Amino acid sequence: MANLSSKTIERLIVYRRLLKSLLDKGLQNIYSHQLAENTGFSAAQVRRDLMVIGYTGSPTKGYNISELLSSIFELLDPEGVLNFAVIGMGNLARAVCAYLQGKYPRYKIVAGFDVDPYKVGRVIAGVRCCHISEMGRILQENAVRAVVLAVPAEEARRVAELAVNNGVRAILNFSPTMLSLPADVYVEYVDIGVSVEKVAYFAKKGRSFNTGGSLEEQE
Amino acid sequence: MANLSSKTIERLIVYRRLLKSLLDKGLQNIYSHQLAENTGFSAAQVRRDLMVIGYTGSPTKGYNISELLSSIFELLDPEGVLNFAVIGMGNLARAVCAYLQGKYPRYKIVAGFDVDPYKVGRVIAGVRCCHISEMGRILQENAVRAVVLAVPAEEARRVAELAVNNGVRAILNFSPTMLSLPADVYVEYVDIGVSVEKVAYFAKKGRSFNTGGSLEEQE
DNA sequence: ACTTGTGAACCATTTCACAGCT
DNA sequence: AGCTGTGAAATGGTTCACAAGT
Repeated sequence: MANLSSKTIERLIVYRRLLKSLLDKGLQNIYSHQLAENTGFSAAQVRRDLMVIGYTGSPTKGYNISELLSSIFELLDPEGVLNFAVIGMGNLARAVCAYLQGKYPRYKIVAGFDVDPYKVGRVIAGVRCCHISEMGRILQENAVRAVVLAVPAEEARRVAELAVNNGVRAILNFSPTMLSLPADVYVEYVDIGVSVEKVAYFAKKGRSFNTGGSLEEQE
Repeated sequence: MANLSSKTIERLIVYRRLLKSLLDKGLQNIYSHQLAENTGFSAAQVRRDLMVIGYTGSPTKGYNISELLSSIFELLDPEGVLNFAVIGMGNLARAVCAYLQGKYPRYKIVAGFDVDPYKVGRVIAGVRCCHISEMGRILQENAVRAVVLAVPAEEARRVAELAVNNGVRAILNFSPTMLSLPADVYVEYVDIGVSVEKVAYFAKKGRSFNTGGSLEEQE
């Protein structure tokens, strides 16, 4: 109930995904250390997270998977279906479309936008691609509240503002640009260039460390 | 010189990218607060980061861009060219290939791998696609030290181990799976599913916050 | 006057370690 | 005996605030 930190939310999302698949396999209960093994977080971390969401397990059985799932859903999923749009229909965007359409019935992609005349008017990765000049209208008409932004760096700022002015409240930003938007708009930055460089750095360096791995000292 | 935290490294990578583009525009000097404005970090944070890398500016001119760039390069770029491979040639992988080939002459993609017979033997996004059964040999022959892993969750663990057994030291992991690898292998996790869910969460919620934005209270 | 560099304070997050339950 | 729930400690990261330089 206390307001969850961004990190906690991330982990809850991971727990939820895992728990769903365990439930599908017919599992009923799980201990914190098992959740830990499967996610790479520590058992103490898991217990702490579940503590803040207020779900409580039993020392003998651990956590009841379906109850825990409901608790997490209750926290993460305020309401029903959420309308997305995708801005910039490159490879990355198409990957996200495939992703969203495959596994997330709770989310709907109402349109994609691009300027490339070859793309406009076509259906790409299952998404109708419109010209970006129509964006404002379409976002409004469909009450789109979240967008995936995957346009070149130069465009990102302008397009993001346009989106926000038409009702968007959260952005998944793949372009390598910091957005300056009103404080009530959430921006999740995914910067693949930075990730590549980071991996390159650690690949070149001698010794490095697992992030988020099960850090049991080998041996 | 002190060992840099992962967060600091990330920011250095961002500074470097920005400084490069400023240098191209003919800029010579920059103040910490300008770096801050452009990256979304705080000015104090910028100064702290530059402090730990040991580069020192002047109170009148700020930081000399090209000198600062050299300092950052010195820290982030131990040696020359790094060989990458890409495992799983889906949309996401192609996006990364485009990325790497466009802007990163310091990195070379020696091969892509997949099991799809339609892809094997072809050149996809500028990368020769080979069957995954040839992976071990090819990684070794080309001294590949870093891979992009973009395969389905079920395959990820097995394939990652195979890569590591053939000399890979760092992995950019796009599959939604925690990898348990020796502690000297670095894994950077990019989980697009989690990012989407996070954005969805904040889009639905009433009030939320900019991450990494310039947090000057709007007012 | 406006900057940098930085000790110290602050805040966030994680882990420890153990009481209490079954 | 082995788990959960949780204060308390520890760690990690960021910001404050100011001396010192120009």
